[in-house]
Amino acid sequence: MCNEHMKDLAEKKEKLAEYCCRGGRMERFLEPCLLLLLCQEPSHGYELIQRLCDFGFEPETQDPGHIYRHLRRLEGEGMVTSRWETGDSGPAKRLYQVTSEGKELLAAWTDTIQGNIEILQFFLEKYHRLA
Amino acid sequence: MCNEHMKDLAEKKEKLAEYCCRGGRMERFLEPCLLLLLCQEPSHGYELIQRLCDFGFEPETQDPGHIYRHLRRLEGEGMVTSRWETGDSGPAKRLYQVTSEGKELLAAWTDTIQGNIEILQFFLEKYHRLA
DNA sequence: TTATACTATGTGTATAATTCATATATAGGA
DNA sequence: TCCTATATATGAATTATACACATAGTATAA
Repeated sequence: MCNEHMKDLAEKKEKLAEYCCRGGRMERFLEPCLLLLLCQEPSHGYELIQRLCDFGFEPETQDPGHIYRHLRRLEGEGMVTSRWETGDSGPAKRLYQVTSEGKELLAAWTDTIQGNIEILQFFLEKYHRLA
Repeated sequence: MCNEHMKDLAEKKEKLAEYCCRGGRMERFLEPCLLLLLCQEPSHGYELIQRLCDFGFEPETQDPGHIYRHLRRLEGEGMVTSRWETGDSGPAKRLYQVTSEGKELLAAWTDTIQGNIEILQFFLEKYHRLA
């Protein structure tokens, strides 16, 4: 009976997590993460997918198509540049590098992110003040 | 010349803000905000739009249609209930009230939000560690 | 009594974002 | 040869968001 109860609780929590843990400021957060990773060092899509786990994105839960399209969009907007690298083993890589405009965008993102932290903290304070 | 330069800077900043300040974890944040406001006290859509400014949403920049549809969706999912209130002056209001399921959802949201604060803080640390 | 503004709730449609499935190709090892 | 890992990409479906507009009751000032 207790096990039954525990199982119900676990299921409920999982259901709610599935319901609410998508988003809440995660989607577009991908963009500043990619920019920051590229500021650390030039990289290619497949590697960036691995490195994104630094920011709480699980590599296996991600859609490569999403990442690649994101990178091509950033390139189209002049935030990064790319070149093919065929030197070493394995298939050719499209190596991305951040531009000065991309660095400015990242700086602007940090302001936004700082502001969002404050908003979220304020939210939690409000929540904990509930009777 | 200096004014010219300042103007350029202001324009650039505005352009970047327009580019990056949308999202970055704001969209779905609307949901927990509505739930929290309804936990504070039952309310209706039009009033909620006003009260959302508590969370950094400017009332005049918001899409009423978005809010109303959000509320109807939450109702469809059993997170809130509604009833028409025609008593006092002005047109009838659809008064929303949060359910126990909605309260559980809000609690789950606060876990997510706490986690997101940590992720965002970690991001800023990483940014400031850049050479 | 008319015009105007404010309160209040919605729908229709277009665009953007996201997800899921799939295609392509190179290289290494069993 | 077949399987796996690396690597990039497209197509289609679904979902989310934005923008415009429709409807209607009430108050108030001209």
